Amino acid sequence: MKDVAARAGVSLGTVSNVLNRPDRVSASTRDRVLAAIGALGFVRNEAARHLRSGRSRTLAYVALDTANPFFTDVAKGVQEVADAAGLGVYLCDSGGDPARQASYLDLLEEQRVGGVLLTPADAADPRIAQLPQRGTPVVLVDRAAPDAEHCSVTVNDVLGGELAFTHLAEMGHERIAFIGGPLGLKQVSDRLLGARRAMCAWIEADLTVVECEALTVAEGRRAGERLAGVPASRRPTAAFCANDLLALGLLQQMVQLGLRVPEDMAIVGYDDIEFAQAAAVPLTSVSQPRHLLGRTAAELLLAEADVTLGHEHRHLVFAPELVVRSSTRHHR
Amino acid sequence: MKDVAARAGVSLGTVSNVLNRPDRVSASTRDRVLAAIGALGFVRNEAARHLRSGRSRTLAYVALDTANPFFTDVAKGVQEVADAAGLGVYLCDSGGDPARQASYLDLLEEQRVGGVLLTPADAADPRIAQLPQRGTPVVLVDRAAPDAEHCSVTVNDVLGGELAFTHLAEMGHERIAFIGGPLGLKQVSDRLLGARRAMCAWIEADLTVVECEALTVAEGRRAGERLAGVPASRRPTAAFCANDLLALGLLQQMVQLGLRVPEDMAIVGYDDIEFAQAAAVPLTSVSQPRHLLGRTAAELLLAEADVTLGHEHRHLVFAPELVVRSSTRHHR
DNA sequence: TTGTATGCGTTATCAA
DNA sequence: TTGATAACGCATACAA
Repeated sequence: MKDVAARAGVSLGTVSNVLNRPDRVSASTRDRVLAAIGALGFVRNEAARHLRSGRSRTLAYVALDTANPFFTDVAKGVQEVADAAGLGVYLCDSGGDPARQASYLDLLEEQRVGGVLLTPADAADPRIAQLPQRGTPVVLVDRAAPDAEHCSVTVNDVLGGELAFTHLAEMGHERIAFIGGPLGLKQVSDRLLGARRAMCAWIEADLTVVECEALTVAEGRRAGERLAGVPASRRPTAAFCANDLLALGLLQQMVQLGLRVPEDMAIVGYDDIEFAQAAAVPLTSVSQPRHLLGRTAAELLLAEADVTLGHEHRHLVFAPELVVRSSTRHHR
Repeated sequence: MKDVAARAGVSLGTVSNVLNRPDRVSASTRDRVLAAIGALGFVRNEAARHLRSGRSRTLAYVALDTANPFFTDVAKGVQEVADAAGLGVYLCDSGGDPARQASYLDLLEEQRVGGVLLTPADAADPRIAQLPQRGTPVVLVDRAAPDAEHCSVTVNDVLGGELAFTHLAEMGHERIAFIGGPLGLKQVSDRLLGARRAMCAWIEADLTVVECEALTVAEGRRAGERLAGVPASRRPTAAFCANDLLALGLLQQMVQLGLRVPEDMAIVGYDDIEFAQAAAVPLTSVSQPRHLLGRTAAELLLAEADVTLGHEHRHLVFAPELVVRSSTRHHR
């Protein structure tokens, strides 16, 4: 800025004014300063601006796993809102590792980012409570805040389970399998709970739980083997999978064993990832408003960062939607 | 730091020494300072450190599309190297949009990041040349540097095309289709070129080009329709797709039309994304060393950032590998 | 409308 | 081994 001022024949303060309050500067000097900036290739130093102003122009989203399309879609929603507010976004990937989550949170606090969006790998990390206490607001994404210390945005998994089960029951299925696990995951148990609730309305329908060790394609295949081993007369005619990876694995196994989808086995997945519709038999799936989740989380964060005092934490819950495709059509 | 100094009964400089050169401080005062830091919950201000030291402790990777697993895998490699060097990584997503790429590059230059890794959405953006000139090193990822202004890391797509074609020819296929496009993309044309080169060694083998408008699942389906329309006696018995999305779309269409894979149509994809092996018929695919690509790019960047002067730009090319799965087994 | 001066939180140099 | 002090580049209050 000193060089710019010298070249334009003005003082340092005037250059600053051109940058921050151009209306306070006469047109002619403004043009001269702008010309000098262009000629010298001057670029503002954000570290200095931040230090002086005390405000950071960046947010961060610490995602659970960027390899999962769910989180990159959430991230896109976050970016949109941040862009509109003229803020940058750090996208960090904890990869499900508590240690990496911890080191990112430390790093971000040192950076004094304007706020942190977090889908925790370790919800018990004391940093999650400390950050807001020390002035960095935190919004939890896809994870409810048990302590009301933060805002949070989540999707109603119980409702998702209800939607999936009801759809299968309406298609005439009576022997239905729930494939998912570990049941310790709230997301999984809520989806199962929803399915069970929906079952109350369908006296003839029955639900068998096939528990898995993880929400992976490989586990989906294993579940498929187990189901295929059951005699056709007793085998479930439909499966509700706790996520799309399981559903894809199940579908793959069915195809390989020569069972038809949906004729021998209808399948509903969860998450509606891009590849759900790219499957050999396009997959019916429960879709979550990922983009909106990200947008809303970012908006809550900005709201909290704006208000110095008296912020009311909010906990927003969104509704999922069922997307029907070939993997459940044509029963009866 | 002032508060910490006061509470520990030492001067500001001593606190700084405890933080940066603990050996210069006696054990007793060091303990006192550390205790004060803990009690006060003091966290270093990175903006001030950066301003004073002139060095940023962060890198950035501006990816073309974080929804594409290819780039998130590259990003993981980058993160590893950065972590090991005690650096943070900004992961930015241009989403293929030149305007977003531009605004990220501007933002990152203002932040004075230590360096930028870039898979360009717009390789012609003048910023790409400007950044290094102004002191921010840039390494191109998955894109060669035409001007030798930057380091770059790429994968040999011609070789990948050769591998794919040779494999199909070795399996006994003589009528082979190349599915890909637009041919204006260097990645696509190189893969086709490789296939053509390999063809020279197989006199009986023939290559038909089916051009697509984009590398998407939908285009793969369309290509499948076109191929299925050809009488079986003249129809290609194998297809080499320019990426896995096309291959997945093709596979989906084949299954829906009742054609068998690989018996009626063998399929080779490209990229070996996670879902390649999750497909109904697990997909043979050309795998790129994504992780290594990211690691190497980050190492080149660190090397360039370290040396003040006399840096020699390097252009590394990696070799892809063929991963054989069910979609090409059992011919003849 | 423009210029001057001060301080943001650190690090590093020098003196004690 | 420790303390005082000057920058780092910018934004702003205030003076001109």
